[in-house]
Amino acid sequence: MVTTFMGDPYVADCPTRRILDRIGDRWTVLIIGVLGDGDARFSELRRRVEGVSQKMLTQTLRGLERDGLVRRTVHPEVPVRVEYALTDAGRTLLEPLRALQRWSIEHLGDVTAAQEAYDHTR
Amino acid sequence: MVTTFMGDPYVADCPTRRILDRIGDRWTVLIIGVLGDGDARFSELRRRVEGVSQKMLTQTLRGLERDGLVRRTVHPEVPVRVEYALTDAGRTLLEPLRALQRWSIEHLGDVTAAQEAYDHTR
DNA sequence: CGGAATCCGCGACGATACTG
DNA sequence: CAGTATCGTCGCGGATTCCG
Repeated sequence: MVTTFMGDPYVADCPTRRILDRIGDRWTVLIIGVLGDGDARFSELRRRVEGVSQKMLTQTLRGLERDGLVRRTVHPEVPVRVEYALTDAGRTLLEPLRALQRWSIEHLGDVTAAQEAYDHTR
Repeated sequence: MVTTFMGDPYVADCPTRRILDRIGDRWTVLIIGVLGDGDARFSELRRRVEGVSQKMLTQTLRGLERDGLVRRTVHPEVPVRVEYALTDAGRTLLEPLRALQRWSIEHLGDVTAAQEAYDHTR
């Protein structure tokens, strides 16, 4: 048997595509990254994830909560305090993302150089 | 120094975001996956990457070529034959993607179950 | 404080037609 | 065979306003 890579056949609904649909958006990975450093409340996330709008932060957190990767805890105080934390499942995602991060840091220079070389021949 | 996760600060142009902008689209990962099994020509890619349009296949391959991750070789025959192959840099991306794939396969069931549980409480 | 609701631009993507 | 060119759709995501 040939060990195929991204699932066989390479259909659009393979597991890898499903997860990339999840983390491939603009904010998910950054939010998981912040929560990987420790729990955080809404306004803290909004500050640390630079550039995220309130809407997209809410929307992304809802999606992660729905997927069981983030846990949302409401503390019924006045004013209300909401804490977000990675679940155990969410934490298991940190390592694959770190692998991608390592690749990025290691190869980003090469990629940028390749782009400039490519564009220069146009 | 604290080893932060997704870059410090969590800005939108950190290396991880740059690479996710690259592989987060609909087809890049699938195409790299096919090419990870061996070189392929255009029409072969089009068959094996199920659902990809001719336009998106061309566009994605151009991007990968520009990034130095895929090499395009034109064989001046009649009819013309064009072969696509991963470069050495492109091959180094296979392992991080496999890590993600493993996570997907391992956790997709949990994620789907979490989604259904979440939706059921709505 | 932590959202929800609404409006809207823009770019990704698909479908189709044509070409060297 | 391997594209290029053009058009149209669709939904992501930003900006703004309002709420408990």
